[in-house]
Amino acid sequence: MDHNQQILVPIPALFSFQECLWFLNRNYDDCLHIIRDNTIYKALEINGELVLMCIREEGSFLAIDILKGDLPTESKGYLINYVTEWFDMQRDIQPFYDLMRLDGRLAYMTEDFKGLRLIGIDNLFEAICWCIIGQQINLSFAYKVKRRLVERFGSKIEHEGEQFFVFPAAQILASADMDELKSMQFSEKKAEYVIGIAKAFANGSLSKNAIEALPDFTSRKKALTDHKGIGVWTANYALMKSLKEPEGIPHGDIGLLNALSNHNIIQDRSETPKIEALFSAFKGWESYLVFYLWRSLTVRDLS
DNA sequence: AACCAGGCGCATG
DNA sequence: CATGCGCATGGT
Repeated sequence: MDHNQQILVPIPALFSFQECLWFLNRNYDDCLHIIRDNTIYKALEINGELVLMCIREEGSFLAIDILKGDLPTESKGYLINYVTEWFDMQRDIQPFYDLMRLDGRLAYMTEDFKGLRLIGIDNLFEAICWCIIGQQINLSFAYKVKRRLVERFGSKIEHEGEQFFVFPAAQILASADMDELKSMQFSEKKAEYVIGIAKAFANGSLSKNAIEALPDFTSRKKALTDHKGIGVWTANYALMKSLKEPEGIPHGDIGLLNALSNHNIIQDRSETPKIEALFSAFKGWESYLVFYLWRSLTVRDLS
């Protein structure tokens, strides 16, 4: 019996697999997926089992294949949901496009980045760790540090001579050694933060379910920033990427400020009223606007 | 060598 | 609550 038959997910309007691929593959070395020949390869842990999947575009569908590991039929729905969430495929982004067209400085993005979706990070623990790693350092260095962490503590699945990693479980990082993290070029504080957050997830005092169950954005943000190492920027980023909160704006983000400056929306980073005015015009689509502005920071390679 | 990079916590007013 | 400052660590 074939447990691993291909899964097809219909592609919605205003969705471009190429744009999403481009984002995932930009000019950084992310250790949690590999992209080759317009196909994404990613390892997942489903019910304790490691699975390697690949995703490519086939006509009007995304086609998901399991290359290694067994996907029980009852987990098929989980996988479809995972991919749908990852690429934010269930959302109708037409209203966001209508708003962008109203702003002469941003309207070009509806064509240049057409179909780009807010790429998520399903695992909240992973999203927060990634933020902590990335705090106040440049992105290429951040990706290096993340790779060291994942290759040391994450589980892996091998396929045709390649290794595919899954982000380490909180239970594992909760007992990680400070000095070992520091040897991976975590700063003292960051090592402390990551282990602290890992302990919170491991003992259940912090979880995605618990955060999701909170009544509103403000209380979800508060529940996150109560933890050491999670500031305003990290909380908003995590809510934006993991919970797909529309209101998640990583205030103070250097990339966001640079993009706003590139679009002549602000002159310097202190002009918060202008920033607030822009985002209030994008009510309900704030995180999408941030994502598109980030997208504008990297020029596409035309070769 | 100085300044920057997808900040945070803590002490002040 | 807003502002200011020290901190930490590699890249350019």
